[in-house]
Amino acid sequence: VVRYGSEHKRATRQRILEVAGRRFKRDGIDGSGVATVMADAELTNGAFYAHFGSKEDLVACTVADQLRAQAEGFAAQAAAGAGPEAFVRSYLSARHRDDPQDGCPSAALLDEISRRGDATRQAYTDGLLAVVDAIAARRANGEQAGEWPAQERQAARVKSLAVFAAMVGTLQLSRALADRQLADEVLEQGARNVLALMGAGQPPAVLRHEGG
Amino acid sequence: VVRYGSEHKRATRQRILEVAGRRFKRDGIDGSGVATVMADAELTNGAFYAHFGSKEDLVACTVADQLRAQAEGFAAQAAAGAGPEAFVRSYLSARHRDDPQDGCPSAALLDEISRRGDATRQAYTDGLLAVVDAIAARRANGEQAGEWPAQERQAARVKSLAVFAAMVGTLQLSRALADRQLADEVLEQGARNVLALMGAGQPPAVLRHEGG
DNA sequence: TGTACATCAGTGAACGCGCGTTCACTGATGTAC
DNA sequence: TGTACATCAGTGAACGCGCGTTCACTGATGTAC
Repeated sequence: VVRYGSEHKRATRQRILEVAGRRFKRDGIDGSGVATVMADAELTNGAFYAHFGSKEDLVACTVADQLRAQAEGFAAQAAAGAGPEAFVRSYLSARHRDDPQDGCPSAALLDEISRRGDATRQAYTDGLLAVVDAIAARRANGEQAGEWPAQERQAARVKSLAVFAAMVGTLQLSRALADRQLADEVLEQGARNVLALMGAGQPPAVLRHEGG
Repeated sequence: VVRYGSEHKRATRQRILEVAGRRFKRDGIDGSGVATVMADAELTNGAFYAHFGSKEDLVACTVADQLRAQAEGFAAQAAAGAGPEAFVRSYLSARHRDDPQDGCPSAALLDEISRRGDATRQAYTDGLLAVVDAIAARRANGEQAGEWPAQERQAARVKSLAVFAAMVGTLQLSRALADRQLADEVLEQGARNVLALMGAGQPPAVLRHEGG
């Protein structure tokens, strides 16, 4: 016996996850109340606990949902044939800097996530690995990541994570700077650094002679 | 007519700034109450407003104080003859990752700072420029940064900022990962990337042929 | 086809609590004479 | 040297408010017959 159609509650839950993602990225997790998120979803505060066990549960689910969506977005970019240059330039753009609510969850929430409990940090870890796998799939397009030897796959992930961390830090720093011109220049220089690390153009010697 | 000696109030204010810095870096700014900070400083909440106009005022002053102390620390490292390798390795160390309350204010607070008001972001911008000038002074040890032509100085600052941003992002990401071994590997790979960008060992081609 | 019913997503008031901030007061201090 | 006084850093209770969470209730829904 199913009342509202099995899709109704699931759709409402997804709507809450999406508005929570935008709120959290704009105002921070600690800066976003449950009642505010529910109002954004056009619901009242009481309905919250029909969908999530606690705010911490919402945080972990939202982090997972945000990263899943980001991984999908990156995979779609790769499928559309966008190269590393376009990827880096769109990530380290003035637009991405100025619209955190629509942007990368890592850049907006990274140091808040590191202060939260195990469930949230585990959700972040799992979600982020899917994101960097999607980034890596851009380069080795035909291959299935799952078919690699485990050790090589891990090494490739670590390299992708380190480069992604540099991008995240660059975007965050450009958001914090009060001087707009300086923030622009940091984005530009950061993009050049990241592209050098990714091996676009002339690959840096230090990456060329290392195993992979 | 001076009562407690002119140093007494100043020393108390400095004590508040230092405990606030530790609290903010450990629990976040939004996660640290005024009463908690005052208790850490062995005072009661009411005394707070004899030293700061508001919590936002404390935040801006604490950010400035933290960055001033960090710049001093980096300058001291440079004076002690530590090279870029030692600098990067100590920044991207497991110890720094595990003790945020004693570590880099940028890594602990960057995305909270970007959400705060102009006063805090301006304090961050000014303080961070002093930090990267202290890092840069490591390399050009005799020269006074103030004597450079303005344009060259700005370009050098932007390069230092972009590299520093990569370090900050790497440390933050390693803090957020629930998998300890993965976090260690990201620190290691991040250190190699940053050293490559700084031109230690073999300078990457993309940095070699650019003006400076 | 029409009616009585069971379900359950969502409502909205209420809870205890900690937040940032205010303020009347305390009491140790150095000064004035 | 001794006493009365002005200063002011710090005390601690109180404020209004928004937080996360609970709960008795509502009312639209699909089902049963």
